[in-house]
Amino acid sequence: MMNRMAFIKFRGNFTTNSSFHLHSETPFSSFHLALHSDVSSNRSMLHKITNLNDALNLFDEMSQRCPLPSVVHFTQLLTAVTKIKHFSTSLHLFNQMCSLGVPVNEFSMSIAIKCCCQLYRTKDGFALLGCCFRRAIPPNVYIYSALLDGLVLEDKILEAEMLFKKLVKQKLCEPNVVMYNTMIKGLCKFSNNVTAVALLRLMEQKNCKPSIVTYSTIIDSLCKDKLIDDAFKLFKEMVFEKGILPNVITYTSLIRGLCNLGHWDEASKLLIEMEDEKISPDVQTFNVLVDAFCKEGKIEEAEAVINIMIERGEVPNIVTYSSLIDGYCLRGEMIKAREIFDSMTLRGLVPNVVTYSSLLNGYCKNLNIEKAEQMFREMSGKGLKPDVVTYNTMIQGFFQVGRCVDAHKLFDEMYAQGQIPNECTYRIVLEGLCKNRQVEEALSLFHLVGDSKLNSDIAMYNILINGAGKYGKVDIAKNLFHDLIDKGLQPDVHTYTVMISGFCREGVLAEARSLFLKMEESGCPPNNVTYSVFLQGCLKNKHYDDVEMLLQEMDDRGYSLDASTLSLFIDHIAAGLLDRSMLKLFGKLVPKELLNDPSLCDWE
DNA sequence: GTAGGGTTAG
Repeated sequence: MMNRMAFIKFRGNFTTNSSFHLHSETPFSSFHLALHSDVSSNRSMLHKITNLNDALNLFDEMSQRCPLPSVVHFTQLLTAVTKIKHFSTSLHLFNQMCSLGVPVNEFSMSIAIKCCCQLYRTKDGFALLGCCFRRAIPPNVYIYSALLDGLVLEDKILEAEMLFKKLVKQKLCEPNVVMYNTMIKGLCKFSNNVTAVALLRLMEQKNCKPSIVTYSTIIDSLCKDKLIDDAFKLFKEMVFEKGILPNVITYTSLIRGLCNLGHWDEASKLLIEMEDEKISPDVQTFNVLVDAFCKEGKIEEAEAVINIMIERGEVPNIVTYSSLIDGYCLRGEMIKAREIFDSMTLRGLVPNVVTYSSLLNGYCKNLNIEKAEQMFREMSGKGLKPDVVTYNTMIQGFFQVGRCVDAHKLFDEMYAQGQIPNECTYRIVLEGLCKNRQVEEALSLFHLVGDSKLNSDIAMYNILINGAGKYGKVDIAKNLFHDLIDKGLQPDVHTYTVMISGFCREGVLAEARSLFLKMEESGCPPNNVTYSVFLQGCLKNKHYDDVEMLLQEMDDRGYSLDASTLSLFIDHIAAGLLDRSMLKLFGKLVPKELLNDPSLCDWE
């Protein structure tokens, strides 16, 4: 049985908040070479450091010793503080060390740089790199890797690539496996799997052996992009060609990939395989299963997994319960969802922004906006700052119940609170305005924002065209359609479908028909939704010429009729408007589930 | 007797 690493919880509120500065005047004394006599006790204390106070007390005690402990000991302390992720404290202590006159070397420097970078202050990290040069501390691969990691963390992938290439070209340092892994992680973050694999090949070429981390990073990324076959190809290469044994992380990524694709059997096979290999699933592995079951609405299975997990000595965490809350919300069982939420506190788990937003989302989706507002206030009361997702959820909730003014207010508040609206926000607002018959408002917002990314997103056009078409503003829809073509955007199957839907609603079947025919030649063939929309348009407008041909085409393409189109057909046949000979075609076009639908049984 | 890398939730 493998020993589980204890997860250390960080709940301290301690932040130094002081911006970093290295006093260039600080004399770096070289007179502290003497090791303190009590080295071993110092080391044993360091092992025990799991909270900030211990670290700060030790630092205090160390800085009062005479002579001062060596830079090695101070570095050990910095490492301990950094390991518990108190980066700003670690940085503060580094500053103190400098003030005390402890000489800085590449070890302490790399920690300080790492801390800057992890605090999203990579710029300060580079400032410290400048200090390295001035202090004649030669930057090494540790320092450059920390900086590269910072750029990746801040999504500055181009700068990361530039730095990496510069280091290689100018031979500033020889990348090692960690540095390659960091660069690969960055590429994977942007789904650039092809380049990531290319870099893996380059490592091999340069005799830098890829590690389990290298393979796991790329495998995980492939899984996230649903490229499960490629992921397994790489997995097999790792195991059979490189002789690298997979670990719990590798297996968890693959299991998640399989679950997300609904390949349950294969996921369970892999779970058995890892057990055979004596690798125990951990909390995260179990959470993947819980989450996958919950997303499918299979709460009973999810709860069974949680029970197994508890039997195995794993403790469900905030992620486990958040998934469960989502599952209950999805099924509309809000009382159960709330119960789970409350039980978390009893288990000593503190709900965070994600947990609150989950429940809030559940209330919104189940149209209990008052309860959602209550959650929104409650979280602020608990000192949790609503983030973009929370605001998006709440705004969508307001629009859903027609409270446009409140949605608008919240949109403004979001700005005021420093939460920058994202693409999702705009989608929600445009859709919300359209659904509440404020197409012109949506349109003016769309033009007002003037965000080039937003304004050249076909999905945004689809929302507006759909909104315009639905409420009898076909002219606006037509203008938008021309507008996007002029911009060089490619209409997709949704664009065509919403346009056709708009034309049908207006009764301009000729225009609908010509657009429908244009789809095929534009290399964007209609899907079954397009067929349904157009067929319904034909029926409602008593335009029966194309109907049989359309049904035949659907059959040829292997599409089937949805319930609403089918029932419209039945009405038309019952009213004697359509030839009964078409019934034959339905036999092929109606999915089996619908044939068993009692409401549709009286059509013969 | 000092520093770095990979997996979870809305």
